[in-house]
Order: sequence, then C-alpha cells, then structure tokens
Amino acid sequence: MLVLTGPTGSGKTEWAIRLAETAPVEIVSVDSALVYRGLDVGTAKPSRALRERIPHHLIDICDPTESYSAGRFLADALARVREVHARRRVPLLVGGTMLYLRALRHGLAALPPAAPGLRRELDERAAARGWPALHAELARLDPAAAARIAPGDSQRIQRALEVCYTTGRAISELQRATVSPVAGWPVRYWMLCPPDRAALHRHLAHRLEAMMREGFLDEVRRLRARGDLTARHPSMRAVGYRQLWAHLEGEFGLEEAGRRALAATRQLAKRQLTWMRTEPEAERIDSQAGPASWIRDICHELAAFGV
RNA sequence: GGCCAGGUAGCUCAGUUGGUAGAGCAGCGGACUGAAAAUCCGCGUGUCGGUGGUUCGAUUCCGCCCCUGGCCA
Repeated sequence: MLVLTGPTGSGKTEWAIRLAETAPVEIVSVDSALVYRGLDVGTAKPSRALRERIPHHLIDICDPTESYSAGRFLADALARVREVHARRRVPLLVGGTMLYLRALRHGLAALPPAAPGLRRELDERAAARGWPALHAELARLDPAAAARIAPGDSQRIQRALEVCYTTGRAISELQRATVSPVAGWPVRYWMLCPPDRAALHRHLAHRLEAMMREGFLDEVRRLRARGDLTARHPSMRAVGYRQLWAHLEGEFGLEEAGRRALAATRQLAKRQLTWMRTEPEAERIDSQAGPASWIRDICHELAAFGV
C-alpha cells in the first residue's frame, strides 16, 4: 500500500496521476469532500475525462444529502484496496482527510454508527441548557472521556454521549480496543510538504480565484436550488461551499464570502499540517520538487508490493 | 484654500477623567476514533500618524505639520 498525503493545494492529485501514468497503481481517494456527487469545482475534483483515463476510487460515491463518515471510509477503502490487490496492482491512497488516513493506518474502535434521532435530541437539550451541561453529564457517565473533551466541544460531547446511550458502555473504554487493519502490510507513506507557508497561501488564493472563474458560485447555486440540502448537511459545511451558501442566503456580499472562504482554506491547510507533524514515520517530500525522482524510486521498489 | 470628523494590532474598531492599551476577525501553535473541508483549546503580534510644548510622567491635554473622508468655496 502506498500513501500520499499533504495539505490542500500541495499537489497530491497531480503527483498521484503522474505516478499512475507510469506504474501499475490505482488511486484510492482519502477525501471527505470528493465522495459527494455535484461538489466538483470547489473541491478541485479530478475531471471526469481524467478519471476515465486513470481510475480513481471513492470519488462521487454518495449524494450530498448523505452523511459520509470515517467508519464508512474505512470499510470502503479496505474493500477497494483488496480489489486492487486482486488485480495484481498496488493501491495508492491519496488525500488530505487526516482522520480517514489515521483510521486506515491505525484502525477505528468497534463503535456504533451515528444515531440521527439521538443526535437531534441531544442538540435540543444543548440548545436549552448548553453543551457544558451535557459535558457535566458525560463526566458522570464516562469521566475519562469528559477529561479529554473540552466543555465547548459539541461534536465530541455528543458522540461520547451517543455511544454511552446506545451501548451502555464508555467510549473511552471501547476506544482502547483499537487495532490497525493493515498491521504487517508493506506500507510506504509520503507527505508533500510546502516549504514556505506564505507561498502556500498565495497558491491557495490563486486557486480560489480560478475556482470562481470556473463557476464555483453557480455550482453552489445549483446545489441550493435542489431544495433538499441545508447549511447543516456535512457536504455543505465544506470549505468554500459553506461561505458561498451563506452569501446566497444574504448574510454577506460576494467579496466577503471570498475572503472568508480563503481564510477557511488556509485554516484547513494549517490543521492538516498540524496533523502531519504528529506522524514522524512518514517520509517528507518538498512539494515544489516535482514528482520525477519520486516516481523513479517507486518503480524500482514495486516488487516489494507484489507487482 | 476654509470648516468638520477621523488617524490606536495585518483588517474593523473600543479605550485610557494623564501612569506606555483590548475586543472581533485574520494570523500562529495545539487537540483530534463513524459530521473531520468537521468540532474545539491556547497565544496579542503595537513608535497609539509625525513633531514641539505643558507635566515627575503624554497614546490621552495644547500648538504646528502630514494623511484620509465629508461639507463649503
């Protein structure tokens, strides 16, 4: 298994395609936004034409009204990886959704999936009494989890309580039994690192401008016109979509939406970089170097992966 | 040219009855187990336009100058 990650805008897709053109690899996307059909321009999704030439897995696999998850990703990714192996090819996992990558490499605990009705109920209680009150309740049911979760961290409080209610057990206890699904596999793990934060920021600004020229706003308009999507759907909380949606709701002008979308993109890249620093075993590559020598090295080593 | 209102953090602004200043956003660092492009936690980064004066002490009061916006010419 080959893994290539990096912050948004670091060139992962381009590098992966270059490798797929010369080596018997198949690309498996590790990206929580590319899974949604109809989110194309704003996610910098590889074009349909390109994907016909070079197959990508786990792109356009769900409707934007659905709620994809780390759990679904792990199951989907492992299935795709097995299929690629069966074709005597090497899976190349490419993407920047770091939680998904961690789930794949280190596993997820056997926890129940989301319970939408229960989440709605918890949302209502939080609206009435505030998340700190629910955090206090969590402290009684699962002190270890409460100690690790901030009183304002709505999502984690909700998830921890959800697991308590549906299983009768503490999430902190269940999480201790986490095993890697790829233990013992040969894995090469690369990170594309932009050498200069300011240059990355400039690149992200240019990329957003290009997206706007390519019809990003019309794309969001179309999604909104469907009538079955709301600002609360995970797909519409993606960077850029959220800000353009709010603009279309009249919350602020287009220029302000662009500023906010760009800031959200920079913040995403920053969080990805923070996550990357916690993975010392990955091999870091200068993203400005160009993929030629990287590709040459991999081609020499593919025998180790059974090809 | 005259009058008025401003000039304080990267941006928008608050404030100091004279004791060198603080919010939001941006930025930076961190956390992260089925919403993760999500959700949170932490950090103020400053010739208070310039210059002279009054004062023990001026970002604050006074004079002059510079800049911006508005009104009048």
